[in-house]
Amino acid sequence: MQAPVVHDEKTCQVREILDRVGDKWSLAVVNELGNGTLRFTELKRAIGGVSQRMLTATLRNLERDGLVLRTVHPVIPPRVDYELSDLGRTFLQTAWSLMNWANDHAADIIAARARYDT
Amino acid sequence: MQAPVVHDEKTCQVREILDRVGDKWSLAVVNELGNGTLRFTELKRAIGGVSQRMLTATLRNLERDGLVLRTVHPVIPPRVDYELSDLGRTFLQTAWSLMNWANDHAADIIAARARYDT
DNA sequence: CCGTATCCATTTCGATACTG
DNA sequence: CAGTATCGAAATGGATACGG
Repeated sequence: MQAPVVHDEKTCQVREILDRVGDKWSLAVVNELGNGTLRFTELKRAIGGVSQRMLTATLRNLERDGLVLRTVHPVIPPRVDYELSDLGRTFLQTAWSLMNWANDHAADIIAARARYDT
Repeated sequence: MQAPVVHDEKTCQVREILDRVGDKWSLAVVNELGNGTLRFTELKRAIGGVSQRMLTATLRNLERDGLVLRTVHPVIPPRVDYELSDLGRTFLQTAWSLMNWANDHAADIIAARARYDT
């Protein structure tokens, strides 16, 4: 007799991954790094509206998940480069199609909300 | 002279949309409804691991955003059907490619995390 | 059956101050 | 420059109870 499996293990993993890499700032970071290597401050400015705290946390997670490579140059002042890993680049196409979808249908969605709120 | 625009309006909208439709339960719902119409309880069972509260909230948001159609049948006991709208179906391909990516690279990511945590 | 309402613990996140 | 540390407000989400 087996203890009941409440929900599929793999499915749960996939959901957790989607929640991480699919979040607002992760997508923004991957998008920016899709154009090439950037430093912390360049990323922050390029994305816009992200706090230092959130950008740091997002980059740490992406690095931990193997999507982003972090290179520290031992100079003063410090210089840290961020770039997509091979794994990160496999995500680019998907990320872009997601962002394109949102961009293409933003007006529809805003309109749908206005209708619903009436 | 113009007040400085902190961050692009449209970009911000797109991010907000991505955060909504790209979240864990929204993707799960869209995925399930991709196979056809389902009732509330069927959805809940099909997804697994989602609380009634979260499923309700997720469905409301998707309905409000115009991705999901909700049909109430005035019978006792109540019967409510959920299905994708045309807009919702335009999202299916993207959602699936996202889920496939996560599924295909889950092992890589888990491995990367294990390496990082050492 | 399909919700809503309430409570409560946990998490999230911006702001701020500080460091090598 | 590129962070870390800390604080407090706000949002999130599970559990539970209740209603049409």
